[in-house]
Amino acid sequence: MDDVSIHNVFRFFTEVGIIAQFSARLIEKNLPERITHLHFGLLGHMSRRPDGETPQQLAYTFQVPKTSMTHMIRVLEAEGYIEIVPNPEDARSKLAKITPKGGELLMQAYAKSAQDAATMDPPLLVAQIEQCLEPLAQIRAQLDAARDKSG
Amino acid sequence: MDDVSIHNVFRFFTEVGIIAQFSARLIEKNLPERITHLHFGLLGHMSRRPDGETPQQLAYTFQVPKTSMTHMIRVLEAEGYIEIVPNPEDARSKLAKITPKGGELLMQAYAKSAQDAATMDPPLLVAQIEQCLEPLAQIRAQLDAARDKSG
DNA sequence: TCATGTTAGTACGAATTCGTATTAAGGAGA
DNA sequence: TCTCCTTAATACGAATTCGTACTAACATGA
Repeated sequence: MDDVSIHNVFRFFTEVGIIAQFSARLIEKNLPERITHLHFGLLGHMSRRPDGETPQQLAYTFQVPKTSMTHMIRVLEAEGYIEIVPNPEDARSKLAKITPKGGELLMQAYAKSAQDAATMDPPLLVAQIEQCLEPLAQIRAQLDAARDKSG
Repeated sequence: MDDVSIHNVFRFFTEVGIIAQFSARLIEKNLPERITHLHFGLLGHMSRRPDGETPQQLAYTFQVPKTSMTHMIRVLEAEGYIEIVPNPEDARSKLAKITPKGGELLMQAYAKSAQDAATMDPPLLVAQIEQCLEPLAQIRAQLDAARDKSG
């Protein structure tokens, strides 16, 4: 890969890092104390899996260490946004499921953040965002594949 | 903003968040213990400002709390990657400047990460990355402007 | 079956993040 | 100059992250 491409890749990562930081703030502004954008992501993920998922699966999906996931799950459970039940298929394991209160939080935070995004000044550049969506999804998929191959 | 657009904005943030996490890992794999991608960003920033910058300025630029910046700067200084000198224009303040050792680290980490990026399997989608670069820069600039306006 | 290796989750501790309160210095007005 | 307000940085402590080591449960195979 030539120097110009490499430079562009780093610029890309820089822009993406800044935007990610901003979006984390946008959502966390509408979440309670102690609940972060990662918790929000967890709740969204669980809302699509009513049977629950194991901490292990969640740690892999969100690419955080197992011990970090243990802690995040505890916070969510302590606040009543999820419940943790034994895994009927493996006595070592557990299943984390979203509760109605967790679903409530998810909806509320989503709605408020959507409102914030929609009323931003200057307004969000939706055309550019939609223009990036497919390429970004491809890039992400490629990174996932590279990670799975090399660890 | 209609529901489809809002949904796309959230999808965009999700993709961006995952890619940012990945790029942080890519760079941190080539940094010493205790040095994170944020430190790397700090060094890169300082390398373009040989006169140094105050912790305050750095905290604003990188959008982290002042106290977090104090800590990051201490780590970099303890490892010899930056030096902290009094600010001749304000006795309350300080200037953080990159050292030759810091410049060395910056170059090495950049080179190794560039190598990793170039040899990824499957290969990085450079075309898509370059296609996103300008829209992302615009989106980021818009977010910066929105932040400056509302706090 | 039982010995052995593997896996899920956690206890623990060091390091980091960051909110609150404090200290020291700058600046503006009487 | 002398208050009084603001600002730069940090001390401190609570919460979070995550690496290492551990326990309990599964799985394999002789």
